[in-house]
Amino acid sequence: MTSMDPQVRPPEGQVRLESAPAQDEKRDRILRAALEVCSQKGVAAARMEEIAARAEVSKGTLYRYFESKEDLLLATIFASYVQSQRHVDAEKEAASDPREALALLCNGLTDVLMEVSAHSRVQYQAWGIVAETPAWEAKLLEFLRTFHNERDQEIEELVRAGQASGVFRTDVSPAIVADGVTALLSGFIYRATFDKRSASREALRACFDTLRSYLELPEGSATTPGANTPR
Amino acid sequence: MTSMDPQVRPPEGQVRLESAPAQDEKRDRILRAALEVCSQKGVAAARMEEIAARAEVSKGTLYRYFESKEDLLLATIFASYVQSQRHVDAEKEAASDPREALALLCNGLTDVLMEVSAHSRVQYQAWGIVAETPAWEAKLLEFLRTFHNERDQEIEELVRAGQASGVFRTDVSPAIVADGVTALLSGFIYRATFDKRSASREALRACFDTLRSYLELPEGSATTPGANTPR
Amino acid sequence: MTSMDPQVRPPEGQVRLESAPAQDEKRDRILRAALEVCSQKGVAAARMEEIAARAEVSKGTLYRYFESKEDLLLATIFASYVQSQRHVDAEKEAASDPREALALLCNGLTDVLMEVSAHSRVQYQAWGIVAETPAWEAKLLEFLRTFHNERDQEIEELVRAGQASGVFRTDVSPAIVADGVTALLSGFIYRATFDKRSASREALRACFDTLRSYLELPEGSATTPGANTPR
Amino acid sequence: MTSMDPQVRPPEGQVRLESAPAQDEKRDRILRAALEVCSQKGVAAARMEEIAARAEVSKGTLYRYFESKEDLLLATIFASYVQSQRHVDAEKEAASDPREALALLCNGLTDVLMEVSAHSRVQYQAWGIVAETPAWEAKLLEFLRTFHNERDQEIEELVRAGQASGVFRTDVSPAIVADGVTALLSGFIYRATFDKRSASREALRACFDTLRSYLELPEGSATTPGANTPR
DNA sequence: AATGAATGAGTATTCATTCAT
DNA sequence: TATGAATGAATACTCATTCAT
Repeated sequence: MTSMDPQVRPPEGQVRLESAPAQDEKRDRILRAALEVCSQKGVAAARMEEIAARAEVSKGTLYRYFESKEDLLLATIFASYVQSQRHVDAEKEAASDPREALALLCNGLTDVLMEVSAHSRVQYQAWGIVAETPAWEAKLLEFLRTFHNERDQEIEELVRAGQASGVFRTDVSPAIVADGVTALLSGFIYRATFDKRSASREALRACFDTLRSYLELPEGSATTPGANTPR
Repeated sequence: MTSMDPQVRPPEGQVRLESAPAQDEKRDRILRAALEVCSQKGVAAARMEEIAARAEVSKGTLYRYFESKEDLLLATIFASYVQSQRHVDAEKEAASDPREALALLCNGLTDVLMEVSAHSRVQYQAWGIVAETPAWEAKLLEFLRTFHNERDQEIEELVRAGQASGVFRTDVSPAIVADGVTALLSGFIYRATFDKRSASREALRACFDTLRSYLELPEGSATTPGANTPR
Repeated sequence: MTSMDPQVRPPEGQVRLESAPAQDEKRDRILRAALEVCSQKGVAAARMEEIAARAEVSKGTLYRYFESKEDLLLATIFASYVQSQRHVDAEKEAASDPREALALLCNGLTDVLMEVSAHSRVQYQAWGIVAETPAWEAKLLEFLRTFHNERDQEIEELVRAGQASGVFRTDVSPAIVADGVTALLSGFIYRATFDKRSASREALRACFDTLRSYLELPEGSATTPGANTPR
Repeated sequence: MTSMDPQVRPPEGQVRLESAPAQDEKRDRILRAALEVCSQKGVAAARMEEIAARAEVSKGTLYRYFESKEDLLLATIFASYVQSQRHVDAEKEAASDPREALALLCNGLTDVLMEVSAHSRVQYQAWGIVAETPAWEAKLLEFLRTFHNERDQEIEELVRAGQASGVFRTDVSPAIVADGVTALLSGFIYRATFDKRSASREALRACFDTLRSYLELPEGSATTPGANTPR
């Protein structure tokens, strides 16, 4: 579970004033509105006016919670990363062993692939914003490195556990395997962003097959994505 | 070898009038200028004024060669895809057998990874533009599907050949392997876009190792990326 | 009395909020500024920049009150029609009988003929704007028909009353006479637009004489335009 | 017949070079094209590009025959005045006596009223152009005064002849009557410009009736417009 | 003479941001 | 705190005019 979210929450140590929860609520409302607008119109076409309307607050209020448009947009994109990870995390944590975790990782991915694909579009557009000033670029790079490293750690753990229990027979180092798995998943998401067919159950199976063969997971493994998932 | 390039060139069969090369030359100059500006300032921050100045033509001239800013920007992004593929193609075609081709594919990728990473940024930003109108989105989707399918075909061929000659011992179907390899490469490029360390020779070796293990390429293979490449 | 003024005023029945008069005031200020600019530079040469400056508001504010330049310009022209009618109405309503009303109609016309002539120029230019889109043309045609029909009705009433009281001895139908009188006045205004001599007291007398003879008003009528008006 | 046409023809005394007729032909072609474009799109929306295309010459050629856009546009408007008078003149000259001439004047007017109305729109728009510079305004005023005075003279002659022969029993001075008739006709044309019903045969009859009653033309006069004209 | 590619001044419009209420 | 009217900097695009060919 990712705790990284520099813009989305107030500083940790801060004393909660009586009005703070209300503030948070409003802040989140704005962030949700911004994410909706960005998804639908594109980040570059997002207007403060529309975000305010969607959040049912005034334009002026936006500026009580975010310093500027870029500040709000960057926070929105960070929120997008976090949120797009939620479902995956949820499924994965339900797994009892590495093999199943892997399957569920793919499952979770696919079950929300359409949504993930919407997030991807928003996330890719981040580069369009940060390119304008080094400060924003630094902010984004910092976030992405932390966010993805955290992901990598989790997968590395998964692989290490799988190897230890003999489920994953590959002898490549967990770190390298994790990089590969991460890249593989990122790549599938990228493809699904512009090619709807790649967001299908079949594509999922191919992805899983690839991982299985890559990790030398024995053929007859019980959990196969798409087999027992409703929908 | 990619032939897809709808906006960048005039119809193939067209008789070249005396003035045609000059027109082409000017159009290309504008496109190059646009790519430079987009790389440096970001697609969203690109100004027609600056592109014109960089191309050493007037603003009005921009509109002789491109209908609108979006038209120019989309053409620029398409050109970016094509151009980012050039080096990779060049290296790969020099290969004598599938194993070497695979190595050179990685090599080629890495040798220009910094440049490729710059292209990626520009390319990801495409979503920011097309989100605004369905027509642009359709144009981009069409381009991307064609472009990537063409890439997939090439890799599928490579895998098939490798399997036929016994170099790649995996028995997974070439189509699925190709999808996996493509995803893997895309994922590495994505990572390299925000994490400079991923654009290193080490990262390259990890990528290659991953592919090698994935394709069950025997360990002692002669060509190892990073070993004999100058630089 | 003309009630037709679709763009210039808010709906009649609307409750006036505290801020409403201020809004109206600003809208009117802009309209007045636009009319000045149009009179001096011509409608086609009117610049939003200058209208804003003249109204002492920012350019952005123009767009709070009018959707576009054409919207503002059309409203300006409509306001011009209404305003150019004000003086005439005022004088005419002071009349005690049809004969005098007729004289005052001419009087009123002449007293403001210089001003009316300025209005005419602006009004004629309307065609230059509306020619560009059918929607604007329809708006103008609708306005003109309503505006002029209303004028015709008034004059028809006047003639009918004059005939009833035996002051106007012509037996031509009031509707046709009204058309004739309207045309006559329009024609004199048209002429005065490019021929300053036609905007003189002498021209007025000629116009009145024409009407008198046309309506078979007895010669020795008391009220003669130009006799008792200062200036 | 109007001889006034300062912009439309080359200086009278100029020796005709061999190529002159061809030049004239091309100049007229441009003028016709400009009139068409102005009628359809409005004077303000007329583009040199389109005029050139319609005349089937290049943009550059326009500048061999006219100094500037305004020069061409003014010439076009003057040509419009002259041309809109042609039909009226033609009919009127066929008349054998003043009464018939008057009827034919109305007839001629009505037969081309739709066309005349198109001309009116173009002509009214003239004010939009000349407002920009005093020099153009002076040019237009000069033209209009001359053109309309010439018209007035003709009508004055007509009235004088009618009075002399006893056909027109009014004893108002011919000059004043001429002013009234001119104004009346101008007014009817103005109305027909925005109100298609005014361009009907019925409207014509009303106009004629007005004139007849105004001039005290005896009721049973032979020629009545609309009675014997085909269509 | 004729062409049309190139130019660049000129302008409507948008929208982030501010601040009086 | 919240609002939204007002601001004005920023920018894509047009089109009359020129001039090399």
